[in-house]
Amino acid sequence: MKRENKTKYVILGALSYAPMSGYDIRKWISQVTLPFWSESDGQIYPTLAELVKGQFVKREIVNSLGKRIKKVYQITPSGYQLLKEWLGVTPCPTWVRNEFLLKLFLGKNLAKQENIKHLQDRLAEINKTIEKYKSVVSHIKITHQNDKESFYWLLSLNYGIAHCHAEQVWCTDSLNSILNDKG
Amino acid sequence: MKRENKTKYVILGALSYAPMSGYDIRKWISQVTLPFWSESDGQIYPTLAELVKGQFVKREIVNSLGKRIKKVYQITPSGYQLLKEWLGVTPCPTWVRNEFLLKLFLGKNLAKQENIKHLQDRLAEINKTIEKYKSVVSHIKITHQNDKESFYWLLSLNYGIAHCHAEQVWCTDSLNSILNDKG
DNA sequence: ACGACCATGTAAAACGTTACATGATTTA
DNA sequence: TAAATCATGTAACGTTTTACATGGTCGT
Repeated sequence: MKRENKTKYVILGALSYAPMSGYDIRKWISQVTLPFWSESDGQIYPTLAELVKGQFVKREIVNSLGKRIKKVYQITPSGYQLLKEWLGVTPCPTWVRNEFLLKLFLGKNLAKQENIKHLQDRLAEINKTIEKYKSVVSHIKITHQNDKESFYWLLSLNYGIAHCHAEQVWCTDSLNSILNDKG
Repeated sequence: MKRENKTKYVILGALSYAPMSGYDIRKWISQVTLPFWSESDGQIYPTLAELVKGQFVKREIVNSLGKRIKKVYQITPSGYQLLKEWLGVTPCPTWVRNEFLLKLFLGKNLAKQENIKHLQDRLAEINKTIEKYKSVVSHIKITHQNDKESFYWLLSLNYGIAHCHAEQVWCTDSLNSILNDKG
């Protein structure tokens, strides 16, 4: 399978909700797609330029007030078609690099206390993440009442929450089993 | 935070269990660290060469029979120390690129039937993955009875299984909620 | 004799991150 | 008036993948 840069699809995805500036798209990706995706900043503007060249998005220069330049991008029909085609294709396998789990896997090389600390840190982080997801859910439920967009957003957030809950339980169980382990 | 290539630690981790050839390490990484890590093949041999240069591993040439060259690597005390130091450091945040979730998130752009298909495919894949993990667990329990190494391996596998179960439930719930959704 | 797997490696190209450069506008 | 945020972008560097090159050994 050939590799393919997905940045353009993420950008088109963002623009399928609303016209945005490059800056908006950067923010959108880092905030909204947080539990399952990321793009590096340095790739947004070059990819936008490519998309403009291919006429998948069109650019409008907005001078809101004063000298500040702002470029707002809008998805075109052919951009929308490109997005839809990609969305229909069976997704590539998920890519994970979980350093925490790698370290725990290699735990026999480490003192018990240090493994426990990693697990406790992780548990604390998970708790924070769950709170964050839940607050996003509340926010969406208030601002988007039963519309089609928010339906799929909430599904994705539920995914994140479900995984966090599972990890919470697993962390607790693992801590107990390490503590009960003689050694 | 500076980026750092983790390949050397994964290799040292592999060698902390047993001396291995480059080929063995490749296999080990792709099979054993499957639910939480991956390295690309093209990085193993160059990294091994560096590790030899830094005296973190030592190389022995084994000519088992005939002309076949085989190089077996063994971790040295300083390699072991390097590994332990890294293991003790708080892990970097997990890196995920879940194309499936990204596509579902953007689901309002797609026909209901296509979103359903993605979810069903995913469910089928998850079921297979669970079976695989479970068979690895049984295998470990037979070949490593209560030793310290297998303890942490089993913890990691439990993590994978717990996440899969959570995803199974979430997939089923999501399918139902799409089907019940008028639209 | 064929395919699967063992075994070592390299090179090119694509990808991704970080840091930097520049400056405007808003908010405390 | 300082800090945060809006806003656009590039360059350098490091990482990762893919494809390739080469050949041995084992099972059927």
